[in-house]
Amino acid sequence: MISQTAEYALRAVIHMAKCRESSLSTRQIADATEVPIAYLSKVLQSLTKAGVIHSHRGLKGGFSLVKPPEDITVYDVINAVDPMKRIESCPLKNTSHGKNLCPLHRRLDSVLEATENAFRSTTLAELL
Amino acid sequence: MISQTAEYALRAVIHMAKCRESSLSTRQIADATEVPIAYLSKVLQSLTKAGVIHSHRGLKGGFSLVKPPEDITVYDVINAVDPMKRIESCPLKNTSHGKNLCPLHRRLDSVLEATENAFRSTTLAELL
DNA sequence: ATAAATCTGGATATGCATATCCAATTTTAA
DNA sequence: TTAAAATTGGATATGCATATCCAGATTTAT
Repeated sequence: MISQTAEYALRAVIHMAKCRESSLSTRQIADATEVPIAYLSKVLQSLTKAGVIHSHRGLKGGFSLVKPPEDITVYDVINAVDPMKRIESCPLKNTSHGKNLCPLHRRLDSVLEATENAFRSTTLAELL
Repeated sequence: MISQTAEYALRAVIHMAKCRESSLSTRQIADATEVPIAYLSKVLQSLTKAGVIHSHRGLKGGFSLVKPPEDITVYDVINAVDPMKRIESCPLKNTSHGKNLCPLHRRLDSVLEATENAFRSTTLAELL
């Protein structure tokens, strides 16, 4: 349902939420979350660019959450590394309904919508 | 959310549901659903093995649904080609909760469950 | 019987998500 | 000022989902 990358990102930010006080290095997060350190490094870069976490370079550097866990949703994290794609238009060309969704894709998109809503309404604080 | 393969399988069986009377060749289905014919061939083989459709070899052969569209669910079709995997146990080794799910994976699995229920309760007949 | 149409199954190719590696840069502490 | 610790970003490798190709087997119509 969610990509491996999104799973890793969620594990990382949840661990950071548990250690709110200090800035954590890539290695510390990798050890705690069992994510391959080199790959985690890329994931943390994505989260940084998306503004979910802060990075601090140099000795004693590391990463920390930008906002308190109550204000960060699962949706925010997933979107930072692997954005959900809703079905905007029917993928078939030769169709009678034009760009409107056919029954199949209407149904699939409504499931996507429900999933998106579930992610939007879950904060990191609820996952500690 | 669902794989490309599952999407192709759904397009195929829905088209077959629309042409219930006759047996359709791979080419006919490929043309109607805009699925690459060689790949569709593999998808139809999976659906056959799973007992969702019948295959008829030889001249005038092709594929047809085993059951009426009212009795085939989206879940049946997806499961035939790309089974949904619920989260049975926490993917982390070093965890305090043992094989029980942590809050994150409990939440993710409940979303999976909701998705599974949506697919189980939708029949092909509703998608025509 | 024969030819044509069609499925079957194995081998192979392609593309993207996942994963690794390393040199360069930045920052802190002594 | 120097050394150590850490992020950054580019290059590269790996694995799996997706996609293609083709020779063989099966069935129908004539």
